[in-house]
Amino acid sequence: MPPHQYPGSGNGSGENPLELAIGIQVRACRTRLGMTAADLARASRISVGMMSKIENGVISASLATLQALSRALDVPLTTFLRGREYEGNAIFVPAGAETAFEMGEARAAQRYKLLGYFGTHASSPTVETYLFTLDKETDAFPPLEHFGMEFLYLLEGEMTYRIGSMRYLMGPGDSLSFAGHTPHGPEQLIRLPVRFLSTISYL
DNA sequence: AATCTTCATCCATCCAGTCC
DNA sequence: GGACTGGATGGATGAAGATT
Repeated sequence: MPPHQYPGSGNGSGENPLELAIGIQVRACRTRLGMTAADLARASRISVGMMSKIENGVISASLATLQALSRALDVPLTTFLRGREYEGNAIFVPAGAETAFEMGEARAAQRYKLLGYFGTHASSPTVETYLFTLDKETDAFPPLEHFGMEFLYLLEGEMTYRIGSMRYLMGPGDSLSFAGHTPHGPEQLIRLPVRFLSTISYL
């Protein structure tokens, strides 16, 4: 298959494009870790034959099976779906080309960048993803509120994050999912710089 | 309306065959 | 010989129709 051509798209087969896409992602993750199909099958507690069919898009693996694979590969379940959606309507943001925002005088040093969005109009996206970089202790900001749901993933640093009356001590790799209408925000920046991804869904 | 039966479909395993 | 593929097969599940 030529580079940049998505598996299952335009290959003439027209069969199980989503299953093929998932299979390609599973295989890519597996080979990246230097595992054989048998290794991954063993780790996921499925048969080697099943592994073969999943990787070749022959079957639609159940969610339980995909979850087992994601755990064995130590990747989020959504990794297997990456790149399949919105093939003809993708938004590519090269490194350094993000849209930077300043959040007002009181938060002058605290910056966040819009990495991408999806929706029928840029003015009313259904999903937005931001990269926050907080490099001063004073960058912690008052709680925010908004519609929809938010997912937060801490990349670097350490902080306490407040959601309503709850406080969460977060380190790299920790994540939070919560309703946007609950007042939330970084409360104390413990180890700088703090960098985290924030995805907001307005659905 | 609730229960039972039948049938189709899906997901998974087994295992023989193929490929490198 | 190890890795992988794909056909055959079985168990689980759900939909649809029949019966009470």
